Amino acid sequence: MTSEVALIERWRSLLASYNRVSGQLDRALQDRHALTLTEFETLDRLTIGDGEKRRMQDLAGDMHLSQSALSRTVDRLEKRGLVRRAMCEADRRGVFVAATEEGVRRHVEARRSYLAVLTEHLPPNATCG
Amino acid sequence: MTSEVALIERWRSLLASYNRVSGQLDRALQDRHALTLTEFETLDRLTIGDGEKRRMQDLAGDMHLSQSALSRTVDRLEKRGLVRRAMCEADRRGVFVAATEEGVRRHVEARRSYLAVLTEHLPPNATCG
DNA sequence: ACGCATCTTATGCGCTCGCATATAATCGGA
DNA sequence: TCCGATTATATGCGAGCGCATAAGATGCGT
Repeated sequence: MTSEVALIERWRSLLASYNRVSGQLDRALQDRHALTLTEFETLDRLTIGDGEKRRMQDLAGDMHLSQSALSRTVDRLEKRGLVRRAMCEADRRGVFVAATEEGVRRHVEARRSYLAVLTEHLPPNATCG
Repeated sequence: MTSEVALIERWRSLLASYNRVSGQLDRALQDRHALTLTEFETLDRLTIGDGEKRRMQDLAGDMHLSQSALSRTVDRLEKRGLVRRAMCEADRRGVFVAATEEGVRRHVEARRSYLAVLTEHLPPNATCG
């Protein structure tokens, strides 16, 4: 089947794009800012609004990450003082997470590298829905 | 910048496609065939021609996998009898890898699931170079 | 022939991940 | 009010990954 071959080629192409871009992002963020891509993305979610705190559950929703992995990512960020956990008084099962000032600073810096890598390595025709 | 937003959206879109498809592939292959996506892809490389043996280095080349990860993937496949390592006589640093008959059988079965998942979950407009 | 740089694969190590489960809080029905 | 089902987060555990390095083989210059 020609369609099968084409299907596989599209998948391989998607894989190649993903690996190239995520690899470059990971390396750049790690080398220049000591941040994992996952850590950066988490920080990114916490600085969209201004200092908006969000619940873990809420965060996990739009990140491609398991609940446990997110919990540990927040652990790591918290240990380095980039993020702060706070009780959620309305529902004491929940936990709020917010970026600290240092966290916001680090995010702003890292975002420059992030955008630079995307500009350089994200193929212009990558319209994948 | 509008272009920055568009850039990030394309990246997010690529990420979403990758995660959806690779997740579905992984689950299907694992549940129905007890194979990791990486293991399937390795097996796939070894059954393109007919029973063609290939060198580790050669394999690593077109897979998005570190040399050590490939070595261990071959370990796992070999332990289950799906793959066989053989000395490379011409250059005794090298190692040949070839799929066994059982490996070929398992690959043929798994490939059906693989194609089914791609057909169902790979977005038709995913032309990522 | 010898020694040293190079090349190929294997292995030690630490990291992040997901799954399963534990812990804690909430909610709803009897 | 009390108890079981449900929800939110944390944690034990094992798996796969990449980096650095070890171990083995080659090959070139002298």
